[in-house]
Amino acid sequence: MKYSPQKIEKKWQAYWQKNRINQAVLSKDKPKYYLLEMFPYPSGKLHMGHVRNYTIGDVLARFKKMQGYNVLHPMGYDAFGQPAENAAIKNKADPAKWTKQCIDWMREEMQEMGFSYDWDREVATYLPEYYRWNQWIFLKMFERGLAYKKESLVNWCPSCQTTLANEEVIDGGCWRCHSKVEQKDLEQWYLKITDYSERLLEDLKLLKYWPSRVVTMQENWIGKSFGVEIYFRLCDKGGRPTDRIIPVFTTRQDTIFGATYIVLAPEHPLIKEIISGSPQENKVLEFIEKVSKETKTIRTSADVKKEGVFSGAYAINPVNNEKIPIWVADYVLMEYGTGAIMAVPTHDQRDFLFSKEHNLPMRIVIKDPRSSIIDAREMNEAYEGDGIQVNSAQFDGVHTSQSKEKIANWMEKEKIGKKTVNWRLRDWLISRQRYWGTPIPIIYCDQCGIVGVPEEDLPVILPQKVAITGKGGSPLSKVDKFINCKCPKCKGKARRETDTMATFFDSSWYFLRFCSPKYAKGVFDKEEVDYWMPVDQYIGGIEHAILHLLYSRFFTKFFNDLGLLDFSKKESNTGKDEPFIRLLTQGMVLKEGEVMSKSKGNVVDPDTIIDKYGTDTMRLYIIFAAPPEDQMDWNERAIEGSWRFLNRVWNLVDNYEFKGNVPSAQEDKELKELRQKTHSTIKNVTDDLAKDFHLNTAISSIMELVNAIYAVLSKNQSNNQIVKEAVETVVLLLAPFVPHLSEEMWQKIGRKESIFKASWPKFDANAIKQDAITFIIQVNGKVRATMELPVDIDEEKLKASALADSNVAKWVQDKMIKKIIIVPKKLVNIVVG
RNA sequence: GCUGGAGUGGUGGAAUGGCAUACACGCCAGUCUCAAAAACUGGUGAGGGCAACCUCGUGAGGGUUCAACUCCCUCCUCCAGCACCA
Repeated sequence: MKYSPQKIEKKWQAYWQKNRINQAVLSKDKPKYYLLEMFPYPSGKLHMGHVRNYTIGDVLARFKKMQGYNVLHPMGYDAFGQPAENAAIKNKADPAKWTKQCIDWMREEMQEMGFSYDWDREVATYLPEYYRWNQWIFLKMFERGLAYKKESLVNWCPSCQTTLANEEVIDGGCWRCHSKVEQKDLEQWYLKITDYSERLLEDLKLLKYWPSRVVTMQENWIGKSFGVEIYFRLCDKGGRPTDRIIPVFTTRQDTIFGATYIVLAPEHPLIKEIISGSPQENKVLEFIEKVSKETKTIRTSADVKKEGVFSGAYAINPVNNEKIPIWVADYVLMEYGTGAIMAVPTHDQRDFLFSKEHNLPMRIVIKDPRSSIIDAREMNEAYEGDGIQVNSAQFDGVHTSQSKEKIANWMEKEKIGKKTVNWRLRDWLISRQRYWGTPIPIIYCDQCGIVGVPEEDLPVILPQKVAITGKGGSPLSKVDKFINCKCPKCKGKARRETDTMATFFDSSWYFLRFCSPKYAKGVFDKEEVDYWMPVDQYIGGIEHAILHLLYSRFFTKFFNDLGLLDFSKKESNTGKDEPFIRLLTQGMVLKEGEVMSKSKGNVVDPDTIIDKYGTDTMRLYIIFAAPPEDQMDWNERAIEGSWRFLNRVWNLVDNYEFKGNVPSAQEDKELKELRQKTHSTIKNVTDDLAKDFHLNTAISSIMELVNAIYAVLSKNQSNNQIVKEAVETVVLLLAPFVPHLSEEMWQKIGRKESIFKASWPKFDANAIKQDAITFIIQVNGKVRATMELPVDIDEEKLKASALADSNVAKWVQDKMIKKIIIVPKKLVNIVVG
């Protein structure tokens, strides 16, 4: 009978559905395993990236299930967001209907691929039963001051007509539509993720099973730096010192004696005061006006010339009482540190360029050990390395390695500075002027101010049939019925917040909701979360290395603070509130070295592959073609190899009968080797799946075993226990990869139950043991012979055998044997001189 | 610039101190066929040799070692993330 995947696959998909084979139920007598793939945005069609992500996950989920774990493997949809809204603008469609339709299509596709999801646990973030808990979480944060409103300059995407988080600005463009991002002054909702900076950084140490690059990326993003806040005194209009302080942050307090001017960010609040009435006033105002019009892209691109103006005011360098000018320049950022810096042109390249441009004074205070330059005028660039302090009063002669600490301590003692820690991480901007998102549950009352919606009034339902034009701010701001409401406190007339939440909010806790997706009494059922969490294995794209994973960690820590979860008693050893034990970031799927995209017209549609080869072949190929973490190139021809292999396996089961009641002659060398191969394959495949995600080499090993079975069969030894064991092993080992075909073959060889009720094979250590080993014989490190010898041969005999080989003898000849190195069970190296 | 990762046959890739190129794609030859496809069998890093074998070979150069794709140093190239963070 021919292998016809389409028939087989439909049949088993129906069987799994009917027998609820993938249902996960809390059960304390089995070890749990929570395997999660990042849930998709419901665009309506799966692309190869999804297929790869979910296939990798499915292989591991099915493997763990066969190993006897109670596996939770859920799927859902990150269903709010702009594509639905854009579709609504374009086609005048209803985003809810559009989204539901897309979800239905995607669910069907995923079922066609045979993924082992527990469909009873499906969640979709656009449903009120999900987003009410977004609102609940927001209110908990609001109560604790972690959600707050603030007017500030925000990133504004003119095309999407909405604000963007810093994290959503990529190379100065909108992360979604790539339009140039502008700056706009708006009142916005923020989450105070910065309160968690220290914990988010510290707990990265617990994530031993995360790829190091993801940990590093998060470390850099959080960006902790140690330094000193130094207090410069402001001078009055006549140039005399006052008691007003300008604090500046530096990590290079060792260069303070070389600070020859101060630079303020153009947005610095002090500027207006110090320039008023001075001759420079207009020039400075003009400059600030000019900078404010510039987008962040222009302002922060490294190759642009640094621009600035003198403010007319002066300050006092507290270490030497020098009067130094105060400048305003675009290269200083208001968001970082204090928005003011001390400029040390000799030891900071940016300051160096700026001072050359504007002819500002400079002085060397750190001596470059490899250079003889002592005059700053001779420098071609700033020296940013370590060295000996010069021109630094009592610190002259001290090396940077000690002076940093000494100067910091001295400043604290003199009360002219304070050791400070600075973070790069900013608070998270979450409000969006969009329709298709969770309404922020806030009410504005003229009497009571900003009031949270009471818990019992949740959810605040997103109104339907709203005109979505894509222009002029939030669509909700035009829905009077939605806006007008009563103040929960004073019952007077009030207005609702019309902004919605960024969708990253929705995805920051969905993994917790999966534990009890239908729970109505709270955000999640504590008992279920206590059992299933943390996620044992999380799989998704590297593009989420920072945002999604950082936000999820933040939310989990917040839930811990609320007393809703605590993982510290778990064996996972990832602390009390880290959500993901292991992380696998799968690589992208490319076509001829390029990203698949509609615009390039090189998209491979999974459906056409299924039509041609069936889903098992597609799954096998996508796993076999490259290691999961690497990018893989989709090769239309190479998939034939996977198809051919599955046919070979199918024919094996189809053409031969493996009754297994014919005992084998143990002394038969071929059969003995086959048994050895069978068991070493079990070991290899199990290790590859359990330890390092070497899924591609797991397949290679199984292919080798199949080749070995064919080799034995070609010698006409079809019907005996050893061959039967080998074939059964192949079927079992293939089950996680090609579940449909494996089920079919499992029945074919006489089994009645689902193969996923069978247990994963265990290898017999005795069977792997070899009597004889092929020893490598080297002379001076070069292979000159190989010889089959008993494993337990003693060293003298081994040496003698090696030297007896004619080719070895030729190379040793009459030369002096210096020594003979023996690596047990592997090789002999004869060193001659 | 900083941080992280990678560089191996014609191609995807394997080997983490011990036979470099497992497994697969492609290609070549053969079997079957009127023919083709499919399937099956064999071959396939480069160079030399009738052969046994020999030399070279994992981005470049150096080093450690009996032995290096693997460890160390210098450099080159590519990819990714961050980037005026004081």
